[in-house]
Amino acid sequence: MRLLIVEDNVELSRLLASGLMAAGYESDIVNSVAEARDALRSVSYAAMILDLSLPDGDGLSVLSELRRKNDPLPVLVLTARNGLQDRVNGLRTGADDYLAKPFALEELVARLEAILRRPGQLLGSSLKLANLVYDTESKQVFVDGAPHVFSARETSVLEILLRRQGRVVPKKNVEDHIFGLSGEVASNAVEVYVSRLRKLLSEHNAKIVIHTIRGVGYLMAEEK
Amino acid sequence: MRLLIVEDNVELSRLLASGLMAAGYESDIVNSVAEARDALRSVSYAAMILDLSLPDGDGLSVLSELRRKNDPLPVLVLTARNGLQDRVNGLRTGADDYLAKPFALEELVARLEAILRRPGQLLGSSLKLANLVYDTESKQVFVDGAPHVFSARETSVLEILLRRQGRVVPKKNVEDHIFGLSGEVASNAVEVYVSRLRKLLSEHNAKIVIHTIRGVGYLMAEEK
DNA sequence: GACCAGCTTACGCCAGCCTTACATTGCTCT
DNA sequence: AGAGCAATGTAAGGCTGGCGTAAGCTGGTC
Repeated sequence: MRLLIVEDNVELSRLLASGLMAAGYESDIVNSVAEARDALRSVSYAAMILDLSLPDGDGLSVLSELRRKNDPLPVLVLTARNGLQDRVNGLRTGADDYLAKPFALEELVARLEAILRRPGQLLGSSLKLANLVYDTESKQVFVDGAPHVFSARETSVLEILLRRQGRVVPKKNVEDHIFGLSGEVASNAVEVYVSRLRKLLSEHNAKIVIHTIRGVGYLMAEEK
Repeated sequence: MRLLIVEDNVELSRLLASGLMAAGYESDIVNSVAEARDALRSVSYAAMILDLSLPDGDGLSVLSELRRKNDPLPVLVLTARNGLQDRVNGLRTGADDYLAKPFALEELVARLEAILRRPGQLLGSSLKLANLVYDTESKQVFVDGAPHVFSARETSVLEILLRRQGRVVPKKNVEDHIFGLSGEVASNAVEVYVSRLRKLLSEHNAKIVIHTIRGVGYLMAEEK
């Protein structure tokens, strides 16, 4: 699952990213309002962690822009301001939660996961399809109850296809989900991972097929 | 919108209910774990405000029961305990937010609305006709809820006719929509794709017909 | 019945996709 | 540190199915 961290303090953002990685999340870091806008336009994130004081403007403007577009992206606001009015403003603008600095990394992770667990269900309940169960917390795959561990990339592809099972997932979305902002990929990596995932699923007798929709993307469904 | 307040302090619960009514929400008040369970079983609420210390048990048990049943009901936990560990526990159990007493009514409303704001948007903008739904984002077609995948060209024709259902679409418009500006087509491609689309729609039992208007174009409508 | 617009089927071509192989990187265990 | 190993991204070659074209057919119109 990929997050966007908007924070101009380099030290803090690195700390966040590494803490979140330990908790099993990938993240992209940007340092300004402008970069945040770009990132949000090009990649689909599971959530955003947003600092309010940024060099080129107020983080809340990014948030209010999102909400004006009816984008339900979970947003956790991070700030030094901790007045009641600040908190109320943040939440009214559409923040899903509000955390004042300084904070414990543990609490940030807990609050983040609480956000992700809400309707929209990015986290929490496991995902199921046919005889396969994928636990979103431990990132473990079970086929007929037997546990398997796939590599990070394979899991990532499985997850996004599983979340949108029965629906077509554009190839570009898969690519963004796997690689985020970290340099565009100059190869057929997505195809390779889909291929590897197909092989894995079949080896483990999962009753699942990944259909290819030429020129569009992929569709995961139960094998009939 | 109706809320469930689970709180044994009568004074506080009344205060909450009146404050929420002022903000435009109806609410039911219950005082115990047992009553909460009954209420949840018989009524469908928009959200629950849950106090943890109740006369007959821990409010968290109500919450964990809900989540075990994959019920995504938004829950705002309310409590006097405010240790980091308490908050983390509450959020991990599946609370959407956690508010420590004492709190300002204004903040509770703001947090509640932050929780309620997210739409469970499963599909992008979609076009409908008879028993067919077309999702413009994933470019997927559903007939009686069953997903189908058409090729790029077929989808393209379907989309323009669907967007102007009930109206005649000049053949030239269809051609432009399919091929854009990229060089004119020196054949009867439009006719070919309309033909293929008709075949597909009928194969999938879509209750839709494409009428031909000689010398003009096509008209898509519900089959009577 | 002659004409004409549109319908349908067949077919070769090629972009897009699949798969395999391989070099590189980063991690683990000794 | 170094060996061993797994995972990752790239490249290359083969394959497939969607594509546009053309040709023969249908049915409505004058």
